[in-house]
Amino acid sequence: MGKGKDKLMLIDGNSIIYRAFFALPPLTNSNGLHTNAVFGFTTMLLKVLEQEKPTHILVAFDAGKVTFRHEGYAEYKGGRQKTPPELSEQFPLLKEVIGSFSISQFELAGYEADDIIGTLSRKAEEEGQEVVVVSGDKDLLQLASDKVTVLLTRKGVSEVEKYSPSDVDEKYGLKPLQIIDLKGLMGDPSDNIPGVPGVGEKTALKLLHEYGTVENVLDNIGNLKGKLRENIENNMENARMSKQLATIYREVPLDMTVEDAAWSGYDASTLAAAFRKLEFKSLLERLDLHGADDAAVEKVAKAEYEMVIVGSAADTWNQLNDALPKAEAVLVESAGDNPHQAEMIGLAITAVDRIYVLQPEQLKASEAEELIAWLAEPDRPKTGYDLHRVQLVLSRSGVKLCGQAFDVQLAAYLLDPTEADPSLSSTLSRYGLPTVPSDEAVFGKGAKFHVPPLEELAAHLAAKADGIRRLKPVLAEQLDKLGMRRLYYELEQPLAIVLANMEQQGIKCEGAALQELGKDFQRRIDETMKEIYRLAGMEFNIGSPKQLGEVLFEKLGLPVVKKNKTGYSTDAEVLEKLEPHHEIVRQILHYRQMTKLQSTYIEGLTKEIRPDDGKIHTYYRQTIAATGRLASQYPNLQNIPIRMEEGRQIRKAFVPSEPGWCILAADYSQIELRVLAHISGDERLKEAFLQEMDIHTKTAMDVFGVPKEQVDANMRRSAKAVNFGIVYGISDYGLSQNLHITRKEAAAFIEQYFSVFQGVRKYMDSIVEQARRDGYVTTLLERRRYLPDITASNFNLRSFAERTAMNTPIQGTAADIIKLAMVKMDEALRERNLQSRMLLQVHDELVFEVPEEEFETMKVLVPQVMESALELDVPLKADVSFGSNWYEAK
DNA sequence: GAACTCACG
DNA sequence: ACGTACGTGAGTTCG
Repeated sequence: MGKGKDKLMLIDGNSIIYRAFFALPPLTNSNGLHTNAVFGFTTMLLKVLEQEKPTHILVAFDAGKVTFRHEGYAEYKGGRQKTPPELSEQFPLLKEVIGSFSISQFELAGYEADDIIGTLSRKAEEEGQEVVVVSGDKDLLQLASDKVTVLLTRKGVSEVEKYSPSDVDEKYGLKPLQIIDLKGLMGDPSDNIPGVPGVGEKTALKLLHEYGTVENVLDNIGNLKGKLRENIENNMENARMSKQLATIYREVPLDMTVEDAAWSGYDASTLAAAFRKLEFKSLLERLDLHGADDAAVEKVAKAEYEMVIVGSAADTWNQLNDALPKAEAVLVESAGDNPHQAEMIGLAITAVDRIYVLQPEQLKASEAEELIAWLAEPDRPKTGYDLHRVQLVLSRSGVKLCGQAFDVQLAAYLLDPTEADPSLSSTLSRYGLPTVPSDEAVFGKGAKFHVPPLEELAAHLAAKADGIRRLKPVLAEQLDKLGMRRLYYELEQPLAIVLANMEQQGIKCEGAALQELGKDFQRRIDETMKEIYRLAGMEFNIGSPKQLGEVLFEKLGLPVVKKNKTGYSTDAEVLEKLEPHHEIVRQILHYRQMTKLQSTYIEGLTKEIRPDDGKIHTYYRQTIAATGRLASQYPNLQNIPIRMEEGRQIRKAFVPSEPGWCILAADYSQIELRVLAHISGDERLKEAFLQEMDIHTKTAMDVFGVPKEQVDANMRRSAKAVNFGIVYGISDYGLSQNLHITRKEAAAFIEQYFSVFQGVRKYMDSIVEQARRDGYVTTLLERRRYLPDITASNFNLRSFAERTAMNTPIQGTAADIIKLAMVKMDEALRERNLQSRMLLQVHDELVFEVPEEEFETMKVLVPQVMESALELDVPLKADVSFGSNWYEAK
């Protein structure tokens, strides 16, 4: 080292491989060797190499079982689960891969990777060199300084977050060294560091913001009170020791220097051999593009295509038109979140080794005729990214899109519906393909959004189109491999087109009806507001939870039921408990209800009525929900009020768009419990549906062991709550909250339920076990959701994952079924040449507008299609109703 | 932009 | 011992 631009990267090998192991689904090569952790580590490594471009690099590992920390505390890291063999066997592989990168690695008996990193970073820092530390463990934040940056992995290992001292301050309000004190107070169950019982992160931070260090907390123990003081007093020694255990030792006797970690890049052929051995195909492909130039680690893919800006030279239109028969990927870039409004920025079309880029105005040119015909031709298959959106954006320029054959966004969603960053740029890097700059980097975001000059814009669009083209075979192969071929090609891809058509059709909404209702709401808001001010004896902002809390709990002295991060909680659950104490509470509940209706629905929906057609055009997001459900945006038409009569009135504004037509609504009856009956195979539950019984009454009869006549309203209500709980992934705590009973009573209910519905219990146990074994759960149609937290040591994370394992196959299969019904319904309407239109989906309900002469047909057809969408061991049931508006269709 | 609250299935 | 029911979108307040 010595030159100013040198940069030392220190990687916490154990921490990263451990994280990678648990974050990635099990992965084996053809020899049955587990490789997921090595794969995760390697992708992370490639990412940080590219991002940071270090000149020196070293991976540190823990060595041996006993370290100097055990001298003072024999239980250190005790009670920790043994490293799973599937992970142990990957350590030698990883070390080989690191060797193939020509990267130094180091371990020293008696010390942990942390300590080696701490020592080397100190040495480098003393020489004034820049250091980057990479780990998954936030303890390492204690090393942050003006020379040392810490990169912590997020979301498994696929992303890293940079921490300078000011970032540490921003996140925790602490100086880097105080991270040690934090751990001293909190402890760390995974390392068996005790800390102080009852003190979690929040309490620890509060104490440290006040007192700064563990020692100072202990010195000022007199200022504390209650249980907290008692806990700390009884654990003073634990706190001191825990702090010591968490302190990284920065004076390890190393016989190596920073210069020994010098790195000048890897040899591509050596690395390729290692990847080939491990069968890292996607990484191999990425590597090949780096070519023979072994110094250039991060070189972006050498363009393998020629970019043609259409219109830039005389014959470019001819070139494009001649290339159309071989065109493959189409990219349409647009600005704005709402695709019904987004402005087109540009287009790119790939054809063999050329990529044609066009500006939106050029679609109006006479030469564009062939391109427009190609876009509209169903027999010309197109690959794209978010073709649903592309279809909407193009259609607003009068251009029709057909032949949607493959959508990389949709495919990537099916492969991992929980991926946080679905952008093309991120998807490319996830699948080990040459990356493209992020849209944010090119366009900026928020107020800084701008369209760059043509050359730059065209280069970006071409790169993205190229990325789409490269992703297609990779994703298509994955879909095949994971058994999602049919789910993709027969359900999701056709559905995307159905959705776009529904959205373009829109639903008519009477602005005048909303305004009338709004006047009524406003009157009641004004009255209630006055009454609240009178009862409070002052005027304040009722909409501010902070001010409301002060009035209720300080001025009026009502009992505090629940607190949240920022102070008193004032949510509906709290207010309902406070209702008997003061008249003001009822008024506040009413005020909340009315203002919600006024702002979200009256005002919100009014803004979304398009003046040209008097309709609302929502946008269904097909790639958002982790379970496979749709989500509705701009506006959300899946949460229009129905439970309370006042809000339900809103539905009167939703009317047919043609005179003499009516609204038809059809909803699945108890679809989730029917799905549960099917997948669990529980005989009692199946029987209940075969007998067409009221399911909650039937549950009450079975759980309470009484005949039908003896089931009272209360018993039915309890049974209903238990049924909900079952679908959500039951916990005694959740049920007790819902029914306002004790946890014990809730647990007894659940036990009673399971003793009757033994098949359901078996299913719940086996699905959780399956999730642990495979790392994911699936729906009937093989939709998949990974649950990395299912093996977490953190109770909360693990419990959440377990409930999710129980719920996702149920909610997801229900989503599969209604999606199937939608695709079939669309076909049925076409086949029969019906004029009726499918307008909305609300998870278990479909809404249509129907001309009078089709009433009778639709009344039969809709439930028939819905009920036969998928054959289960129990019948599916759909109820239909008609009305002159959505309110009447009930 | 995060936190809180609340509308729906 | 831990402290949440599952899945969403959107409006308001406030730092």
